[in-house]
Amino acid sequence: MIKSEMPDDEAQTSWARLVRVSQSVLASVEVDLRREGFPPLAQYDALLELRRAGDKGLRPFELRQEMLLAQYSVSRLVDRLVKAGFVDRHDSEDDGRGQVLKITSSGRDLLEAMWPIYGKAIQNHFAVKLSPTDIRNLAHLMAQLDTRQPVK
Amino acid sequence: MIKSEMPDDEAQTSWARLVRVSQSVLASVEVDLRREGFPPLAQYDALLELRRAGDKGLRPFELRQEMLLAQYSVSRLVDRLVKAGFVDRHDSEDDGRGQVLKITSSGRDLLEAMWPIYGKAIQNHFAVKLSPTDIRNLAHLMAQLDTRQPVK
DNA sequence: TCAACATAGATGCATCTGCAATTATATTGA
DNA sequence: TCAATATAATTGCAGATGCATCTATGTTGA
Repeated sequence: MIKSEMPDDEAQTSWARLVRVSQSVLASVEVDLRREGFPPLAQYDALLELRRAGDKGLRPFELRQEMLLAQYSVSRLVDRLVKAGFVDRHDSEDDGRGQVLKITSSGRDLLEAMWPIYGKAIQNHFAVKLSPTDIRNLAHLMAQLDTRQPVK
Repeated sequence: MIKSEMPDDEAQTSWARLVRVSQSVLASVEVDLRREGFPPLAQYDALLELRRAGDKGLRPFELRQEMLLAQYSVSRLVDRLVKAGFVDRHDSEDDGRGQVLKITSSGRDLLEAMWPIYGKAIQNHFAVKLSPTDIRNLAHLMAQLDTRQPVK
């Protein structure tokens, strides 16, 4: 309960930069995607997870855990994906409360269409500014920060 | 124009983690602040910059450059701060198009009231998960990513 | 077995955000 | 000097987000 609980200057600087820079870089990537008429990154990410999950699909709460999003965010994200035809949603047979989500072929098409633009954006706004070692270190640092306890 | 422009697997992983984890950690911190009835982090950040700027204040576009935000985001952020009485806004004498922003004493009070909660949140969701070396490395990596070319 | 509690998911409402367009002043160059 | 262009900042509108709450099903233990 003493000041040992407070972050020191180094931690404050590091934190402030993480917040600003990651948000700024992310915004740049989103702009590149939008300029080409593509949906936001979150949709791409969700579709990626669903493609990865294969035939058995994913439950919305599993998607939520993977994406570290709030429950209502996933609910609405999935709504949009279903409405756009990129995802199939049907009731779970094991769990009466739940659903199962699967990517459609149209969803797969979107992933393929977006990747050239998205990959280029990652390259331009992110990868090109870091050495291979930096990139690996950053991945490691993020893994340490990830305690997999999504908000709410 | 060949595939050298595309990020490799390491870069993709690193990027994906950066996006998800930084957003997730940030959300956790925001939740802590809201739970105590405080305004969002962006307001705190803006006030910090204005306090740092001292008596001469800051122009909105300078604030924008510091915070790496879009222009309209700053415009509205400042609106809220002014309306809440945390910031004074008056026309610039040098530049007829512009304004000068200064933190009020009420704004300073907010910073002081928020810091115990905010600092603790940074500590709990961020600093505690990283070693001092990690923290320094992360700060350095973020500085490399920061080319200070705000979106739009 | 059934009341208490936990989990899955959706949604109304207020707020916030992004985009594009707008107003207004400043700067530049033929 | 003044038309063309650039910069500072705001705003209408549509869509996205956060919070709290709600419905429905599942699980647990006396």
